[in-house]
Formats: sequence, structure tokens, C-alpha cells
Amino acid sequence: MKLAEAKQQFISSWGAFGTHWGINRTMAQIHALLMVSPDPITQDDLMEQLDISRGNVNMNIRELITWGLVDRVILPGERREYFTAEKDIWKVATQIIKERKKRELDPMLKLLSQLEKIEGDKKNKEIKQFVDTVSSIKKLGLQADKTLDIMIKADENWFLGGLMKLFK
Amino acid sequence: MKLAEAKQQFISSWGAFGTHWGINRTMAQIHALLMVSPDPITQDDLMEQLDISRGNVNMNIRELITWGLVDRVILPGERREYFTAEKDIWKVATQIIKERKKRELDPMLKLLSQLEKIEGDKKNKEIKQFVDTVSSIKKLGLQADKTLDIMIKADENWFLGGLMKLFK
DNA sequence: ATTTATTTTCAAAGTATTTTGAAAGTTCAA
DNA sequence: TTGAACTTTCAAAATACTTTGAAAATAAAT
Repeated sequence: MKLAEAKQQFISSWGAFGTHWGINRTMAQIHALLMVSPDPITQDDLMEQLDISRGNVNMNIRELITWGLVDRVILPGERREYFTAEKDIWKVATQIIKERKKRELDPMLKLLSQLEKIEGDKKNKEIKQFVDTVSSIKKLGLQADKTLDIMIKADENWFLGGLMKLFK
Repeated sequence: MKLAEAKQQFISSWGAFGTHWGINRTMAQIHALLMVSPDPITQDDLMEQLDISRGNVNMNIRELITWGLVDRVILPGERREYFTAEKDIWKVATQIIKERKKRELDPMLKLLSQLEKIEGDKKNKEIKQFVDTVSSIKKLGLQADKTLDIMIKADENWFLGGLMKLFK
């Protein structure tokens, strides 16, 4: 397989993959292209290579920047902005984990804590099942939260080298 | 807060939560309602409580069954089918992990392995970056795969009681 | 200050996904 | 068998999400 074809496949699958994870197709494709590009590239490059509009590129690039996955680069003597993606995949993973934790897990845990404090007789079957379900989800969520915090703080070598040996 | 209101909030947030994870809103809501329902309920109950059509209930219930999260229950002497959800949240989590691993992670790893075998000079900057990116994603994916396999096989007590103590 | 290059915005158009509901299919009791 | 009760299907409608592109904003060069 040639580079061009492989690149194409990688970008397309990464896009499809993204849609299963609440990330829009184009954003994932832009990210994919930037990850395999050794040098920073412009919005026009992205427009051309992915065959999408300027507005679309701009919108998704900015979203990638707020996720901390892409950086603006100003090349000396150049008028246009260039973009580059974090290449260390461990940093990419922890960055995504960090953001999704903040956006999804933390608010969910907050809600579950409120829902636990429901009024009524705990002997009532309906109430008991509700509280049990909410509490056990919260418990699992708290464990996940704690584990993810550790992963975020850990550096790659410690995690892959140290923890992962436990599982081999 | 009263049970009815809490239930409503739980179902609605669980649905919103689901959409961030590639699961459709209604499927997540049906799952939420079944999880907090102590006894099996019918399609008509779901239609009424979630205010959705019969076809919608039927379609999403079947999907939940293929995910292994919901079971059909035939009550003796009853004509209609009843449905019930797995209540053990650890089993729910491992079941979801198992399915998503099979549907998403495994095929992705297979593709990455193919893309690694690209033709061309590894000293070429473009090719090098491509292979490096693909390989490191694959490496991370393989670690995740291994870790998830262990989680799936582990029983709740061992995992939460044993492994999780490491992280406290 | 004006022109020119570039980025940003966002309403409207385009696509994809979800939902409905009525018809077809199935099951079971009489 | 027949028919009532119940489940499944799926084309069309509704909704949600994404993309476009042209105009507005911004920034740099002249």
C-alpha cells in the first residue's frame, strides 16, 4: 500500500471511529491528518486535502484547539496561520480523557449525588431500586474518576511500563 | 425531591449522556427506566412513561437485548412480554466494554496493523511520521485491549476490592 | 489611511439519524 | 381454524446535526 492510500484510509477510519465517541467526523479527520503531517499545515491545505469548506475547517480547528489537541503556529515571515497536532499519543489520550471527564463525568456525578438524596421511605420497593441504582452508578463513577485522575497525572513510562506490567 | 421527579431527571440525563457516547437518546432512556424499575415492565409501560411510539420502543428494546443489557421475561399466565434490565452496574459496564471493544477497538487495531505495512522509504519524513503515528496508536490500543480483557474477566469483588485499592 | 490577505461568523442548505404509526406478521386461547 | 392480543417492520415525516459560502471582522502591508 502506498502512503497516499494509507493516509486516506487512516483519515477516513479515524473519522468513522470518532462518530462512535461523540466527536464529529470532520473534527476527527482534521485531527487525523494533522497527526500524520510532520510539518504544520494551513487551513487551505486542510480544505484541499479533506475537500471541505473554509468555514468547516475553521470551526473544527478551533474546537480541536479548545480540546488542547491542536496548536496554532506562526511561521516567521509568513502571513498565514499554520496548525500542528500533538504527536505524543499518550498526551493525546490523557488530554481527551481530561476533557471528557470535565465535560461529562464530573457533571454526571454531581447530579447522581443530588438524586441520591430523594425523599421517601427507603423500604418502598420503587425508591429502594432507584437509590440502589443511582448509588452504584455513582460508586463506579467515583472509581473511574479516581483512576482517570491518576492516569492523567502519570507519565507515559510509569503507566505503560509500570502499571501495565501488572496485567501482562 | 420526590421519586417521580428524580426518576425523570435521571432518565433525561442518562439519555443526554448516552448521546455523547454513540448511543441514541431513546435507547439510553429506556435502559435508565428499566434499571430503576424493580419489576419487569411492558412495551406499553415504556411507551407511556417515556411518551414514545410503539415502534421506537420495540426497535430500541431489541437493540438493548443484543447489547446484553436487557432481557425478555415471560410472566406465567401473562400473554405480554415483559422486560427487565441487568441491575448489577459492574456487569452493565463490562457488558458495554465487551461490546464496544468487539465493535470498535478490535477492527481499528486490525486496520492499524495493515497501515503499518506501508511501502516506501522510512527515512522519508512523511512516511516516518505516518508510521510512527499509526504504530503508537496501535501500541496504546493493544494495551487498552489487554487491560479491558482483564476487566471483563475479573469479577466485581476482585476488581473493585483488589485492584482499586491500589489507586486509593 | 487604504488596500489586501486572512480568519471568523452564522443563517440557510444539506445530510444523517431518529421517530412515528399503520400495516403485516406472529402467537395463542378458545 | 379463527380471531383477539400482541409484536415487528419499514416508508415517510420529523428532528438533530453538519456543512457551506458569502459577508463581516480582523490583521498586516503599503
